Amino acid sequence: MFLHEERPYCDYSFPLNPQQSTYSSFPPEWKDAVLRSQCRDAAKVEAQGEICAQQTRVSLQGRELWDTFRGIGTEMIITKAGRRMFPACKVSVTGLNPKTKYVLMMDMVPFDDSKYKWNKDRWETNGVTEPHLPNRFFIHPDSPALGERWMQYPVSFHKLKLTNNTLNTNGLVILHSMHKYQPRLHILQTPDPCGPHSRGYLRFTFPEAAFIAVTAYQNPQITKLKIDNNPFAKGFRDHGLNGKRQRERPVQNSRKQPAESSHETGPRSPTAAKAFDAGDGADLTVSSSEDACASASRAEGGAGPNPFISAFMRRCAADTACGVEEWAEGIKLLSSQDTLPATPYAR
DNA sequence: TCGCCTAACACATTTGAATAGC
DNA sequence: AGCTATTCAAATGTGTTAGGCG
Repeated sequence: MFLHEERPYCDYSFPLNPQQSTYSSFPPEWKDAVLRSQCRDAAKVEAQGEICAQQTRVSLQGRELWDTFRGIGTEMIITKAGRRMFPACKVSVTGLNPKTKYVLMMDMVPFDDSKYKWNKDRWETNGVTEPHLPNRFFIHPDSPALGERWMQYPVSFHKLKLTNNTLNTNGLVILHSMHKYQPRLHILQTPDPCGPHSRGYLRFTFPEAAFIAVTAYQNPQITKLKIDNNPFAKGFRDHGLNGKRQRERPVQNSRKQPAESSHETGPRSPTAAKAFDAGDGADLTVSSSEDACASASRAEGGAGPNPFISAFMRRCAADTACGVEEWAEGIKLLSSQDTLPATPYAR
């Protein structure tokens, strides 16, 4: 069960004018990424449709935990079989038409042009990024659903999985290891046969949720933070001595020694704990942090610059008889294909 | 030798079916 | 008969670790 946070939203008030700067309120280090995203997204603007007729607002939940991770340098494990994100992306949406159906999707976009490497105790750039892989969208399993449903509770993308397996056909989001990414939310209005201009499309990126994809954690502080906050990793708390192997072999000389630093940063942060506890199924309120300012960038309204989405929406536009269910099914089929068109921002 | 990746592992949580009680 | 609560096993999600690979 999800509950709305009681704290004020970190509103991203998305102006209808797509050219208006939206990154001015971001921390300076995000500005480049947001600007690049907007440049990429500025490929074209088509009919914005009903979805833009209102002030659609999106806010990332669990900000304090995200901020804690970001302060250290968020890392996300990617595996061949797919690994969930922690923290998971969870957003509150307002300003949708309650009686209109929408599809919510999420994908990952490159944060910058760099490849990274872990050098002793910090991340350093390590050459230029590899070509971005074709977009894989994670379609929220509740899609399509009425706007009132999306606005009723925060929308969690906790089932989104990341992989480095480019051959996977299971709808996982494919990433390159040692590259930095940021989540991007897509809100697509489902077609309304009665309104030819009612197919809206909005995108929101979340620079504060940027992370480096890794196959093994590099920063022990991140490992500790994950262990302290992820219930599935509870077995590694208490200096990791819960594990059988650790009990049997207490001394390990490895770069991965999260237990050693388990007390260096003190007990579980109350704010981080609170943020986590407010996660899935917990009825707690996350208090607002002082710097919890706007962080998501709004991409332009209108049809997506991503050719996949553009082509799909054109197809729907041409086929007014396309029902909502067929439309959503089409998205799912397309997103599961191996060979999607290259994105306009592929490098 | 180094950096990165993979698979197996132990442990904890989540999920869902089966059962009991009202 | 239908609903709710409880129990329990299976499935799933974690980080750890050793070893492979280029």
